[in-house]
Amino acid sequence: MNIGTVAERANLPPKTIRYYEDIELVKPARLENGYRSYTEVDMHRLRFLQRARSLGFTIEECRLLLSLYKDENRASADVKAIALGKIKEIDRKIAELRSLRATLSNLAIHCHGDDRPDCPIIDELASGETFK
Amino acid sequence: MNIGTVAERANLPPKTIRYYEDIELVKPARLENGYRSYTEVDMHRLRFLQRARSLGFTIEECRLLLSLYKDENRASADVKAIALGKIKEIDRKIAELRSLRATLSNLAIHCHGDDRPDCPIIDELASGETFK
DNA sequence: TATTGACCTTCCAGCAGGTGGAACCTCTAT
DNA sequence: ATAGAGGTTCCACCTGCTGGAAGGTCAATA
Repeated sequence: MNIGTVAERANLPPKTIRYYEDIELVKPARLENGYRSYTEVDMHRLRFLQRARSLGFTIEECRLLLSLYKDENRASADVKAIALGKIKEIDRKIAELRSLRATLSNLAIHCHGDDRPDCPIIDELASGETFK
Repeated sequence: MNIGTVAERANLPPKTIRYYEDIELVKPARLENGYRSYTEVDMHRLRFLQRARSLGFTIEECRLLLSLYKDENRASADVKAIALGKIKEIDRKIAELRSLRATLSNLAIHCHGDDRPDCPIIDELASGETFK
């Protein structure tokens, strides 16, 4: 398969696939004309990467997952630990965003939002004190 | 004030403050010895930046907010609109993270997590089918 | 057969928003 | 005098791609 075909099937831009080759995540063969040639196994890895990336795993985590993937003797516990770690991370991010949201909406509520120059949002950003 | 002092007072690393100068957000004077010299006004801007960045505003948004800040004739509506836009953005991010979290925890639940090589997480990443 | 257009190749640069390090200068206290 | 804590510049690197230029290749059509 050429890169365009796998790109479509894996739902990844060709540029990204070339980049994944650059960082040695996928190693396609080459045809006589220099074109990359992908097998079904490569295809699998790319789809795996696409899924894992879209689930928020970093490239390095993907590398690890791929090595567990190809290791027939991996313990499922190892994989589960990675997934659970990721969930914790997501929880932290959500909490952070919520507190951020709370602060901002507090600011917005206190801002009359008309054409007067007086603006509590600006005032607060300048003073560093949060509305209660 | 030297950079170290403002760094501490604004709660920003000196490196970041120099970077902000590079991108022309803050323009400190220079002493004879070449050291950067910050006024209280610079200090204010840096604190403003620190707050706004930690609230998730991009550098360009900060630039905009700073220009509204120094514009005594700004309309508070303009600032409010920026804040409300940011809140929407945060809501989108939270929703995305939640769906991501749901998928991952679904995967983790189905994984027995012992030392057997069989692992539904890996299987799912490979197949692209989500557990229900 | 010539040519068009889609596809492929490489390489280089850039995005955000900094961070790390090297090599050097300057100030202050002992 | 010297050590150590600050300051300076510059350049490279981080993540995860993405855009573009300059060119080679392939399949179909006029």
